[in-house]
Amino acid sequence: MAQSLTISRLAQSSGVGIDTVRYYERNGLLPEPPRRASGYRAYRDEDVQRLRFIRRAKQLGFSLEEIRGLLELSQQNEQGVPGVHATAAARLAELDARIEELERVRNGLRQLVQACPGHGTPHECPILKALTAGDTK
Amino acid sequence: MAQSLTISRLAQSSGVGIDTVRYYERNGLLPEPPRRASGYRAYRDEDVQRLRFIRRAKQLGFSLEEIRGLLELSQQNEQGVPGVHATAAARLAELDARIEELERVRNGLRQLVQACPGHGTPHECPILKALTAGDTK
DNA sequence: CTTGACTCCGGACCCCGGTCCAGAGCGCAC
DNA sequence: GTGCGCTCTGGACCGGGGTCCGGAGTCAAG
Repeated sequence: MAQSLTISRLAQSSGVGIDTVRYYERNGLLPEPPRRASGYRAYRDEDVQRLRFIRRAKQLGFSLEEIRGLLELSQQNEQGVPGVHATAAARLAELDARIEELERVRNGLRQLVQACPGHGTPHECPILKALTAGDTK
Repeated sequence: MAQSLTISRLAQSSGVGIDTVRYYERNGLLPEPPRRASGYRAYRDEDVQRLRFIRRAKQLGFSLEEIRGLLELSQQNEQGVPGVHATAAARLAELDARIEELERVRNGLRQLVQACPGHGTPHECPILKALTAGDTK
């Protein structure tokens, strides 16, 4: 049944904004849809699928650039799968690195917060002392 | 005796760019320095300290906004320390939340990467299957 | 046939933390 | 005194991922 959707219905059923749909189109994540006589974009159900794909990939931390790649790869049979795996593995590695980095920072900060009693003079505050320390560079 | 530094010497000895120094000034992180007759900014050693403070705070993940607050607090004796502690604790909490979020994402992605053999048809690829799944919203 | 909701388009604007630019004016060594 | 390099200023631009705007055209219910 659903033969063609307006942009607002597409946006609504895939959980993004209208402007975002057009933005994705401009950026090659969504193909240019056929138009009605009026110029209105006419979408089909597979476009909903595609937008959901994008949404899920974003949740997994892929950039729009990467997602564009994944979408292309997903349409090349067999040839595409190794690329998908590689993209995901690369993203995973970045994520690991990012988490490790944040953990280092967090641990440093936690030390300071725990060491600081929350009162007293600035000179006794371990947080300020750490920020004011003399060396570096 | 270092009496006054040009902006490039300040930038150099504190490890940031010249444009960044002016940017910080515009944004209230660095006080407006006195000027020579020529209009050149004349910095003192304490400005180097202040820039280093900013640099270290950035490394701990504070935003420039937060750093501005920390700098102000660090100059209010006693009254300031509770605020510093609170700012740091808030930052720590955000960091914890951010790390937890990234770990969730990473674990999900890792499952998928491990489950995908890296070859075969798109329909068998767990990564693509996860992205294409039917529900949501 | 009118009215209100929808759509079209190009372009501006948002956040953040800078970075770069042009044109004009200094500072200093030779 | 000349030349090179430094500094001044306001403003434009970067990236990422959108979001918003205004004016004009369209669709459909009543």
